Amino acid sequence: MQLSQQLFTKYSTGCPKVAAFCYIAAQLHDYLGYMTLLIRAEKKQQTRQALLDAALTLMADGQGFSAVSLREVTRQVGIVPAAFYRHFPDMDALGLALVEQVSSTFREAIRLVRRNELEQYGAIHASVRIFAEYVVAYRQHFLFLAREQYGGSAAVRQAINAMQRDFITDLEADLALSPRLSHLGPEDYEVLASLVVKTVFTTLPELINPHESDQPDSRSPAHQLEDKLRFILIGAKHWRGIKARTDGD
Amino acid sequence: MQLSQQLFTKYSTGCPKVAAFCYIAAQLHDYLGYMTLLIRAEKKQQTRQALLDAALTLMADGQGFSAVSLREVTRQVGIVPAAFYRHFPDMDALGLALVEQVSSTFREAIRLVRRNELEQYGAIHASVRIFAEYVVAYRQHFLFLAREQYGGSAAVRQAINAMQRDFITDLEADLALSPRLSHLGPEDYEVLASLVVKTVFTTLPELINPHESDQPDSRSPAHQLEDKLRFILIGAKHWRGIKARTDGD
DNA sequence: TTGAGAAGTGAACAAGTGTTTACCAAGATG
DNA sequence: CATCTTGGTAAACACTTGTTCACTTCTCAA
Repeated sequence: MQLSQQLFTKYSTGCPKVAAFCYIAAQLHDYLGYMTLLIRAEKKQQTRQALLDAALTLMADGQGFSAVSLREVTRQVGIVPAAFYRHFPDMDALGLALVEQVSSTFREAIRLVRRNELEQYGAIHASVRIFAEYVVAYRQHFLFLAREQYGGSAAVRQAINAMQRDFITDLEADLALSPRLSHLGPEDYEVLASLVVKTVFTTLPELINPHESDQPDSRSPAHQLEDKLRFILIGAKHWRGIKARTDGD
Repeated sequence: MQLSQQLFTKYSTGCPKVAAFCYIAAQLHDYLGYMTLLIRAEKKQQTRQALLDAALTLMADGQGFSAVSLREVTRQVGIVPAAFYRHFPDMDALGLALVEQVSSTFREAIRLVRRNELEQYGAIHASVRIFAEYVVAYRQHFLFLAREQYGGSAAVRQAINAMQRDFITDLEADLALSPRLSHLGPEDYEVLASLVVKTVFTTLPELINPHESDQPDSRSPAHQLEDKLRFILIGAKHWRGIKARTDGD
């Protein structure tokens, strides 16, 4: 809570009584969190964020995002239902804001992984480990992605699909730079990138709840994801071009 | 409607007036569908099926299964809400029945595809084409699978996951019989089967709505699925065993 | 033929929902 | 200082939801 410190030093210069009061107020601010002594814009954005977080939490232990009601969200935040409309016109709008936010944490995860040269087979292990750790750290965000990519509100679904396509395009460009895959054609890159991204997306639920879909004798979800990516990349390495093959059919 | 014929021949022997009436009644039965002249068990099962179909339809152009209300379903079928409880104790129970039904049409699709020797690379094209046609023919069923595999009711989700695991186990056994893949270990089969099944599952929405997530310049969803499976199987063919590789990390 | 049982009815119940309206207190601005 | 702006309040609105209960029919079997 550096804001309280800032307010404290700002207003406490001069009269010692004011200083004392400001100190107490700052403590109170620290205690109450966000309710007191905030400039309006800050406070508004904080309520907005609280709404987003509440929706995420309610969705996590519920029936999915479209089953979360406007009133539930406001109740969790501690404001009256009508106040919701000061921030979003709709629950769909909140959902879209959520997609935007979640997609940025996903991007951060990718940025972390990119340091480990995806092209090299040996790096898959480290990359998957990093990614899996990030997923459990932000499990609500990735749970939202996994659940709402198909089911639920059409607007949210399309937004997630668009985000997914962005990732595929990025990865496509990335794969095209790899010398190991220089024998592939442009369409091959697209299909390969799509396969990798969708494989990662389908593994999200298992990475989040390792226990839910457990066969006790099988490898951990992260290990399985590693192997899957290896299968795919080995296939890409030995890919001889689809033209010759489809002509043969 | 062979039932009407059956009833006609059963009751119309003797008096010609009765025969004439029975004929009209049989015609009426054919016209009204299921409302008239049905023995109880048959009629009950028909209402039950109507409830299942209604739920499927409402979910298809809506927010997913968990957003379909009990009252909506009964309204669509044309019965009163209370009558729902004569067939299912719950909407969740209806969902589970739906999973069972849908999973059997999925099994039928697999049965059709199995005739085309999945092991051989050349057969992928034909197999995918058959599967894709089956998917559009039963689009509501596969839409249900695609949407509810993650989001929505926990019971339905777990049922679909269990079904998916059955498919994976089956395919695992199938792959183990292929001479082309005899160099793989038992864990490899599991991972490979999981990768194939999940790849097919993720492609379902695109196979159903080929327009929705369209990049105009890219290949058709069915073609993409073909190529993805080729990537995977080529990777499996050149797989040298994970032990050596993971030890190297 | 009569009586049990079950599918479907109709009305009522308490909750919960999204949205609107007038209002208030307090930060921002002149 | 006064004034506008704005995040939040309180109450009401018209609905929809799941569930219950006593009821009517009508089948099926004894």
